[in-house]
Formats: sequence, structure tokens, C-alpha cells
Amino acid sequence: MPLSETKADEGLEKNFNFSEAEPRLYQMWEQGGYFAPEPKKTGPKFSIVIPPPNVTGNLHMGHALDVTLQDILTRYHRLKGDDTVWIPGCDHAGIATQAVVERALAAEGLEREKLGREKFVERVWQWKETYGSNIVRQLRRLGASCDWSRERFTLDEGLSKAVREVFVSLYEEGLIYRGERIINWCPHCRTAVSDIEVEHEDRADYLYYLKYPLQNKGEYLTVATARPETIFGDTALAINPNDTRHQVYLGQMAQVPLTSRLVPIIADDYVSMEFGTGCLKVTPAHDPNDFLIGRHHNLPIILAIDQNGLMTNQCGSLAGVEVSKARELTLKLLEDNDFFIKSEPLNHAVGLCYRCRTAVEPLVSKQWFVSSAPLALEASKAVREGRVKLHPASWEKTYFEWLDNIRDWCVSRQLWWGHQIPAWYCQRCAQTVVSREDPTICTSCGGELQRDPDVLDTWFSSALWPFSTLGWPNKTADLERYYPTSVLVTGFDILFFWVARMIMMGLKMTAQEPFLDVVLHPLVRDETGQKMSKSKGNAINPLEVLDRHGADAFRFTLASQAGPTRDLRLNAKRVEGYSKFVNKLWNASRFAFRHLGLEPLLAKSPPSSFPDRWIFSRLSQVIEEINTEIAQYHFDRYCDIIYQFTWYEFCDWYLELIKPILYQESQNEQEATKACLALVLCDLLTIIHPVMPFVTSEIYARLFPSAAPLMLRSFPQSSKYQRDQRALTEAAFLMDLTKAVRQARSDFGVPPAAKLSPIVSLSDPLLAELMIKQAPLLLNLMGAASLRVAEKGESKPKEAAVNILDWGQVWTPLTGHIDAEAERARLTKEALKLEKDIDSAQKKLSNQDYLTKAPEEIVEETREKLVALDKRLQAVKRSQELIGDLT
RNA sequence: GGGCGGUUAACUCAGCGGUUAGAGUGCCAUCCUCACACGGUGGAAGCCGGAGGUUCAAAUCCUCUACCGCCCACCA
Repeated sequence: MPLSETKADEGLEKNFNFSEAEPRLYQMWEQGGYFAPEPKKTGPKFSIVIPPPNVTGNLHMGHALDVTLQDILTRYHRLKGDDTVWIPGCDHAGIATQAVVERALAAEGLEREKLGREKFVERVWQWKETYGSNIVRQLRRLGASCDWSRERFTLDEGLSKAVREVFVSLYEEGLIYRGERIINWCPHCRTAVSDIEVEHEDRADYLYYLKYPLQNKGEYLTVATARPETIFGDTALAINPNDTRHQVYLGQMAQVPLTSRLVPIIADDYVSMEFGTGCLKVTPAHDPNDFLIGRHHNLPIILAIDQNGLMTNQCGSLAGVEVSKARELTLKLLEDNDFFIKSEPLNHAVGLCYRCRTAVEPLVSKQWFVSSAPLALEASKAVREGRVKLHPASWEKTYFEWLDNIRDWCVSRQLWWGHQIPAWYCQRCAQTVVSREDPTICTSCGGELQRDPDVLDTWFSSALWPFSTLGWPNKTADLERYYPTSVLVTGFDILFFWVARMIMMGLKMTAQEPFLDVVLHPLVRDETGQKMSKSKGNAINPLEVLDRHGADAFRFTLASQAGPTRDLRLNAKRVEGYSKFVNKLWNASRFAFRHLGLEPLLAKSPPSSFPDRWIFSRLSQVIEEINTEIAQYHFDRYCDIIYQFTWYEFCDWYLELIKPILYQESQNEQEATKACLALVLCDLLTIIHPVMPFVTSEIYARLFPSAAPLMLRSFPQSSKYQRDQRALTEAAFLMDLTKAVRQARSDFGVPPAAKLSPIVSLSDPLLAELMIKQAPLLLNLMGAASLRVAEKGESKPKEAAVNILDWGQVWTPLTGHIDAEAERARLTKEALKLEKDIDSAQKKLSNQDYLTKAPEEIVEETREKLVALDKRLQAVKRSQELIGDLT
């Protein structure tokens, strides 16, 4: 019965209008409180904390991927009926945020020093209130189903309390200490940074050979250095103890060029005899190695460069000069005074600040450190013992490598934006007070106290995120229920910065692993594999992608490429491709809607018709596969499964198979199939929902306007659908048969309008019966007028194409269309392929080793295959002989 | 210097010990058939980087090698 135009208009529009639907649906979800957990629920729990984006941030591809994967997990577990919570929030991002606000101040002609600490911090908070919600709004556009009522910020009162508690208790245990060490100083950010915040880059530089005159002799030692400007900090020269060339000088004194200072010549294993002249200048204040040598030999430390990146008053006429200019000037002085011998090119690594890429200056300074080795040992053990699992596990080696060689973590930063270190120094007795409560006077002498001005590394508070967000150190209900969290999803680039430190801190402070699984996803790159960056101009803006293709297509694209690899090369074309998948699903639903109408009944009893039995069987298998893949965080395979199933089975076959029923069968059969279609569609939408929440929700809401939203449905269990092996076999047969006729039509260029009348020669009476029963449907799929089983002894009509299949032959009479040459070519090609396969099977079966060593079922399979192939080849050969009759 | 990835169809990737190696995009032919031309149908396209080895069987495991990329590292 043809549908009237008006009826069609009452259904779904031709395309999904995502830009209208997305904000509407999201608002409905959020206002409905559907993202909130249900703590009273019994059964499994699922909790996850977001890797907090910087408040200064704007959504980039890394966030988009991160959020998509977490949302897939969150929505999946929610549908599964788990008590699910996903906690969102932002990081205060000390250096980055301070820099942004300082730039804004500069535009007003202000400086933070002039403003003063209190006023400045106030300004940063203002900035945060105004712009800090950008990123959070953008996460919503992706469909992130976070519980916004639990949103946290690393500088919140509660989280600050956690930071303070951790700092004080680690201090009390001796795991946090203050000391004078060599650290990495960023002259641009004007703060210390930790070792992992320094990136190394090879640079073309020079090695300079300089004269160091020996005391009271006309002789000199030649020293090779890459940093001549640091000579003002030299406090020794060192040689290898086994170096016979220089041994005589041991214990003597040498003069530091351009100064009157005399320094000892010492022996140390560290010095290489091969490099340079084998004679090393030791500058403990400005080189990590020299610092260690200095310690072993009790050398004094002389600062040549200060914290503003200026040369100190130890540097004679260079005092006050910027480091970047000091080298050239020093070299000039050395040449003028005959200390310079020569220079040669040198390639070596230069340390750069990871935030601003300025060359960092190693210098000795008083800072706070976390003694990391004891914490690292436990963190390493947790993964070794499988209490925390990394996915993919190949990252474990890298993780162990870092933890096993960990150095103390410099956590103080010379900034104002962040958690101020809870340490006070007595102005009278030099006592240090570290305390949970702000002290008023010195605990030992009652003297006046001054607070340490520094703040903590941003990563210090990030390390506490999984438990600080849940209320720790208070014993909150959330902490009790949702900690440890289920899984952490993040990019592998912050494995050390964040993941390892969370495990260290979590184990130390809560005596539990902060999460059980860690999913390390790839980094999003452009189509050529380059890192995306604004400066390179190759960055794709996720917001533009969202505008153009919608969240569902974008999410699907990201997830479909989120395998256990390192690179995710994002190709804009691919998003476009998957937006067609969204359209396909929409239109399949549109078709269903026309037949089902509003609020259709869902099938309650097992189906009787073949298409329904078949799709039930497949759906059961698909659900099981999805569960397996998601349990292993194989997002790419999950996407692949639903794509293939939806498009090539549900749409291409199931919807086509039921058309004859919907149009032609009796009322009863129609109703039964409609109920099955409704049920299958609902569950299809449900299993796709985690990755494409918007379009699935919208379809569902249109179909069931008075029902609860799709995201509150239950994820179907695979046992919900009966598996019917016969239906699967029959489907394979019908598909084969249909494809054979279609192929014949295509090969001979028979126009679609011309109806065919294929004849099928087969021996299995069950299949023959099925074929006759399904004839109406098959005619439709093949574009045929009639279809029949060949009589006993009947042979192929003269002008007919033949397809030889395992279960028989399909003859498609093509009077007027048949072309002997084309048919001969077809058969020759077919025969060649069969012969090749037969040959390979025969070879296997004539191999004694194969017969005895391969598993029996494999051998048996090969035997069966050979028989079937042989049968087909004979049939092809007979057909080849018959071709003569055609002409 | 150490470690870790990658190398499979024109492009982006999946497969990681057992049928004839798959997908998306692109390409060719054809069809606007009553969900969808953001579609249907059919098709072309790969000595699975190279060389050895293990195995009855290798894209898949091992060794070596080439190229690309990443991370770590205190020879100035």
C-alpha cells in the first residue's frame, strides 16, 4: 500500500538536523539530571575522573578524543545499569594562566609586581570566572555526560585542603624537604621547573678551547667548554684519575681566566678522556654534573648567573649582562686577553622550557623537593603486580624505566597563581614551620614568621585529582563509594607528568590504587603525521568540525581510529564519510518510522519469520562482540562492528528482507515483524548510543515521544535474542543466491527494468523449500519476475549465465543479452581461481607432515574444501563446454 | 648512548600463527526502484619495507637490516 505524502511528512525529516538537535538534547539531559550517579543502586559502580583541561584552554583535538572515549565508557556503563559517575573539572595551570593574565595586564600597562600579590591573584580569579568556562562549554558540545554538579577546580577550597594535607604529611614523614640543589630555571617564566618539564633539542653549537694558566708556572691547561660565560662560576678543573697525560697536575692550582681566582685540579671518574682535551672545568652552580662533582669534592658554589638571567657581580665587567649576550662578550674578553685558543662545531642537546621553549638555565637555588624514590617503588610495584593495568601494556616498560630511575621532584615555583607552600620561616631563630593550620608565631621561639612566597607545581595538585575531587581528606560518601576510580583515560604524553604521579600519590595517601585501568590513547596528528599546532597552522579546530559535521560524526571518527597505536592521523574527509553513516542510520529509522508509527509495540515472543529470526541471531552475536571489545578498550573495533552491522546487515538485508512482509503479508505477520523491527531498532540505537548519543537519542525520542530518554534504557544482553543457527545458514544461502543473479545482470549489462527469471539447480531439499517460501522477497532483491528450482535432469538453458556455488548452480536465462565472449571470460576467470585454490589444498593434503601435525579439524576442513572446490570446477568446465551452443 | 613505535590497496588504517589478507575514503561502470544519490548494485586495485630463520602452516613468531617517527639520557 503506497504511503500518502502527508503520512510521510509526519515522520522524520529527510536528514538529521544536528545543529538544532544537539543543544536541545544536551540541555534536556543535563536538566533532567541524567548524568548524576545513583549511589543507592546496588550492583557494579563505574567512576571516572576527567583529565582536567587548563582553565585557560580551548578545546583541541586531544581533548576531543579524550572526552569522546570517556563518554563512550561512561554512557556504556550507565546503559549497562552501573552506578556511573564522571567527574569533570579544570586545572588552574599555574604558569600558563599566570602568563595569560600577565599579558592582559601588560596591555593595560600594568605589571604584577606593581599590582602586588593579593591584587594580582584577585585579577586571576576574575579572569577565571569570566573565561574559565569556555572549555567547559566546549566539552558539553561534544556530548560529554559528566556530572556537572560535581565539577571541581584544582584551586577549590576542598582540593586546596587536600594539597595542604599531602604536603604537610609528606613533610612530616621526611618525604618533602627544602634544599639547595641545582634546578632548571626558566628565565622567561622566571621560575624553577622540574626535570620532566625540560625538553631537549639538538642544536648546532661550538666547543671552545680555553687556556687555564697554572699557578707559578708559564704553563697552562687547555679546557674545552660549550659555555665559556660560566667560567666565572668555575671552582675546579677535573681530569680522569687514569689520565696519564694530566696526572702530574693533580693537586696543583690553576687560574680561572678573566679572574684572579685559583682553583684546584682534581680527579674524578666522571671526566671522559676522549672528549675535548680530557680536562673539564667544574662549575657546580650551573651544570648538573658539575654540581655532583662539586659535592663529592666539597667545592664551593659560585653563582655566575642569577634568577633574572643576568650575570652576577662575580663576573667582573659582565655583571648585569643578560645571559644570552654574555657568551659573545666573554669570548671577546678571552680573545683580547689571550685565553682563547680555538673553537670547533659541536652538536649537543639544549634544555628548553616545555611551556615557553626558552633555553633553561641550570642553577643552584633553594627549592622544595619531593623525595620520589620511595613513592616510585610502590607505584612501580602496583603495575608490576597487575593492580593497575596499562592499555596498551606496551607502555609498561617505559613506565618502569622512568620510575626506576626517578629523581627528586622540584615542586616549588616562583609564581603567585597556585597553592602557596604552607611553610613559614622564623625571622628570629630561622626555624621552619610547616603546618596544616596557618601559624601565627614561631613554635620554638615565638618569633615573627614569614610565609614562603612560592607556590606548588601545578602537577602536584593534579597528582591528587582522583581522590581530591571525591572529597579527600574528608571521609565523604563519594570517596567511600567511587574510589578507587574504574579507569583513567588520557594521552600517553602525560604518562610521567600525571599518570605515574597519581599512582605514587594515590598509593601513598590513600593506600589504594587511584584507578584500576589506564587507557593511553594516541595523539591526534594531521594527515601527514605532524603534531598539530597553531604555529604550524596545521591544527584542525574541533569546534569547526562540530559546526560542520555534528558531534556524532566527529566522535565516531575519533573513536573509530582510537586503536592501541600512538598516532591518530585525523583526516577531515573521514569525518565527512562518517557523517554519511549518521545519515544512513537516520534514514533507516525514517523507513522504520513510516511503518511503525508512534510508540510501536516491542516484540515479546520469539520471532517466527525468517528475517526476524536471522536479525535476532546476528544482534545477539553483535552485542556479545561489543561487550568484549569495550571491556578491552578497543574503541576502533567497537565502531567497526556497529558500522558493519548497521549498514551491511540491518539496512542492506534486514530492511530489504522485511519489505515484502510489510507490504504484502497478512495483518498478523505484519504486526509480528513490526514488533521485531521496533525491538531491533531500539536496541540498535542503544548499542550505538555510547559513540553517537545525539542522533540515536533523537530518533528514539521521535519514535517514543512519551518514553524516558534513550540514555536511560538498558544495554541489551546478548541472551535477550535467540540465536538460530539455521537462520544464519539460510541467510548465507539467500545472500549467495541474490548476489549471483545480481552479478549476472551486471556482467551482461541487463538494464534494471528488465525482469529476470533465474532457475536454481540444487540438491538440498530444505534449501529448495526455503527458496520457494522466500520467493517474493528474493524476486524483489534480484529484480526478478519468477524464480524456480530446476527439474530433475533439467540442464542449463542455452542462453543463460551460470553461477556455480558450493550448494548448486544458478542459471540466469538472458535471451538477447548473453554474450558468448563475456561468458567465456567469466568462466575462465572463475576456473583459474578455483584451480589455484584446489592446487593449494592438494599440496597441503599431500604433505605427510601437515596430515600428522596440523590439528584434525583444520585438516578435515581442507578436505571438505577440496571436495567442494572440485565439484565447482567440474561444473564450471561443463559450462565452458556448453558455451559453444550459445553462438 | 639507551628504549619504544611504525612500515599492509591511491590515501587513512584494521588484521598479529591456520579458508581465497579486510574496512572507510577515493577510483571505474551502472541505476534518481516507493528510508537514504549523504543512496543502490557490480567491479578494479596489495610479491603485507628488505634478507634470513622457526613451523606441517608466517602479514602474523624470532634474528638481522633499511627507512620514518617518538621518548629517555649528566661526555662538558
